[in-house]
Amino acid sequence: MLDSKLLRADLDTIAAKLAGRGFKLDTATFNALEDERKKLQVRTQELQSERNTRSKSIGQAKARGEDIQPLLAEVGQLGAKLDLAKEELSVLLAKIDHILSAMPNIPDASVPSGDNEDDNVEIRRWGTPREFDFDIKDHVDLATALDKGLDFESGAKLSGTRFVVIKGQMARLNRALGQFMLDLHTDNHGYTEANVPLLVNHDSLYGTGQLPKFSEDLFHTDLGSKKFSLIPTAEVPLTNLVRDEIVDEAELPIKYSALSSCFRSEAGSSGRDIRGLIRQHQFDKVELVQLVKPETSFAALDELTGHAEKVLQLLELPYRTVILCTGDIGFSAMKTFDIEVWLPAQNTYREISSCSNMGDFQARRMQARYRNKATKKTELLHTLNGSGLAVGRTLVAVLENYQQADGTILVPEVLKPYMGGLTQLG
RNA sequence: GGUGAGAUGGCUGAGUGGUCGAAAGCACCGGUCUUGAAAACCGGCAUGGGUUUGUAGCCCAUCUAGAGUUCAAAUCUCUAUCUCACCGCCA
Repeated sequence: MLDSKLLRADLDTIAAKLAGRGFKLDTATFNALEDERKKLQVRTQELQSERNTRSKSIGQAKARGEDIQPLLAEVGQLGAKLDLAKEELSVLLAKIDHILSAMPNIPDASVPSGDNEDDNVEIRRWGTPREFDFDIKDHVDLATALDKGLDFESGAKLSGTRFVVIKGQMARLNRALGQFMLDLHTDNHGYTEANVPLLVNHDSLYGTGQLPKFSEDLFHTDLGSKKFSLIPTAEVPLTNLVRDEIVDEAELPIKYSALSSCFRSEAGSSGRDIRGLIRQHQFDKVELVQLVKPETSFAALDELTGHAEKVLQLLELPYRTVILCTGDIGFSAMKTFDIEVWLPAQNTYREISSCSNMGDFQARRMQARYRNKATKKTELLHTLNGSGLAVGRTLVAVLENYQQADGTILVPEVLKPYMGGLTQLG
């Protein structure tokens, strides 16, 4: 959510910035609604004020033992007018709020402008893709050959398309990856481990920006009065930990990490990435979340991105980091770095992490604040998150990059402590 | 699932339908005192919004949330949510 005060003050500038990321803001409509709001709100508050004053004088008259009947008659009509004005105002405010809550964040000035992912800018590369002297296989063929370690048929039988059963050594490797990542972030990067609910309420989803606009990307449950949704990322529960909180400045930055399953309906991507583990309805991910003071958030983004990259460095998987352009950046983000891992079978880099600074966008929705010691005021936090990393896609990367001519897979050095003596799959 | 008790500011905790945005204490901030600190004493201290050049003033809202009764609701009624206790069920 953008700052409505800022919107009123500088609508055209903001509209121009949002246009750069492909969002059209109808400024004429917005201005008209805003003018009406101002009039209505002032009038409503005046009526309210008058009624309060009169009610108070009735109380005083009664205390003095005077006859209050004439006073009651006077206030009667006032109440009706007030109710009407309140009703009108709430309808109007709901309308404005609807527009506001569907508006994306403003990209930071350092974000390159562009229309889509083709305009993203590579900012660094790490590692050198390995040369293979044999015909390489993709992760599906590799895993299938290894005792059907990735069992897509069973996934389809149990649940449907985009579900998988991971078995045997492959399951062990998957678990090792998650454990390794979580240990790295908690032991070395200063994050507090959290085990979070996978089902969350709508308030939480609104807080991080999934609702109301992206409802169709989620899986929803509906048990009578209880409405939950499966989390699309642990960013939702982790970030919402500070919803409606005023935290002490001394506690900042707050850093959380969680290994969780994530659930996405992939509503808009039928036909895309159908093969393999790349795009599933359910996958594991280690998430990094930071809650920081506003002036430190961009430095925190660099730090957090570094934490995610460290995972790939330790796994010795080549990657590159790109900065998303204005046309490709996510709804709630001011600035985003994507980390893309090298996948030999696709002969390309594929997204494995997305690290974003949301500024105060989510914090405003959540009313997540801290007390500024210098100004003594409460101020909105800045929130950041990033994958550190998506476990399924990392599994793909390990399989494809560590494959041998005979179809076996070498276990990366850093994972060996987690593999119970196994140094090679197959 | 059943029964009962609750939900008040950063925290604890008062609050007969009418100057209650809310006592008191703690925490916090400032001051006096002190070589310094503590203690003591004095003072300050909620949030969101509107109006406005204004971090001034004035106004509105907020005592879990939503409806309702009333001229007037923290206070009365209903519903929901959550918390606690006991019973039942359960990994």
